[in-house]
Amino acid sequence: MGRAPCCDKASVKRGPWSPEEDDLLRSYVQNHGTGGNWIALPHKAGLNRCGKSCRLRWLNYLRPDIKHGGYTEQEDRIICSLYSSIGSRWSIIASKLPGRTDNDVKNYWNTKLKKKALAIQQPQQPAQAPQQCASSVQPSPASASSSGGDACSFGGPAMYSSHQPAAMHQQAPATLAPLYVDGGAMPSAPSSLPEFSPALPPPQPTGGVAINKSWINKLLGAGEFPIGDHLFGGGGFGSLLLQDHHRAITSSSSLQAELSACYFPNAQAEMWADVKPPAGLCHSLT
DNA sequence: AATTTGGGCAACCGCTCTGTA
DNA sequence: TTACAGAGCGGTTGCCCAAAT
Repeated sequence: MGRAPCCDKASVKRGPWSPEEDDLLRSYVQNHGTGGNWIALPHKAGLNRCGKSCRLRWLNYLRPDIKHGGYTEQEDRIICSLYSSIGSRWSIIASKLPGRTDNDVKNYWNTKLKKKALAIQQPQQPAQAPQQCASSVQPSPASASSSGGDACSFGGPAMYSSHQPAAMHQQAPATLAPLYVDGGAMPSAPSSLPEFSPALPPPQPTGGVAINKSWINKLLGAGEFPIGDHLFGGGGFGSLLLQDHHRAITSSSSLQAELSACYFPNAQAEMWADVKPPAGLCHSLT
């Protein structure tokens, strides 16, 4: 007994959008806005499409400020840095890249940047680590897709997705080897919280994939995040990123703890409650 | 030249979150 | 307090096209 579908999939058009449909949607949204109701929008706009499809098309393709392709080195570093810190929270990562969408960033990561990062990382692995790393970046059994995401390639915190706790528990720690910078430890979490089942104990430094400093430097570009970076309007997340980077070099645990505490909603945030996130960073997600 | 293979990306699916009655 | 509807998100699929054989 699932909830009713948002639309009758048999009667709405699916698949690629035609230029005429794009024009209809674009002109309607530009003239009337979304009205806060995507479900009703296609009917009003004269489109035979699901509201969700309209929303996706607008957000990912038709918005006037969208950029496609042409990622800069700086954007690469931002993506890598945030992915290593918060995992596959694409909407958050995309929000720090003006003109980029979560879908675009996600595709870019899955098809290009992940390989690029791994190519840099691989030669840096200690002798016994590659097996763990290799296993950690294999697509999960549930994902045979060539572009399927993996939640474990870079970030320990990615293990603690706010979504899908069941799936999280199904992912055995063996396939989700967390990453640590030079043996740095993740903050331990209280074990009493229900979401934190014994099936997935707090990550321990042992068994994880070590990232050495040179790899972080290489990947992120040491010292290249300017304070008050224009991308972030100065201070705020930009300076946090810079702090993040330096902490990643010196003490990854505090960085990960801060971001983890910030981005994990509800119980997961409480789980890390003893770690105070930077002021003003967590308004919308907890 | 024809076929196969793999990468890139748009779109869909299904779930959680959030607001509201 | 609860149930429902809609929005938002991350994961996955499938098509298209270029490179390789």
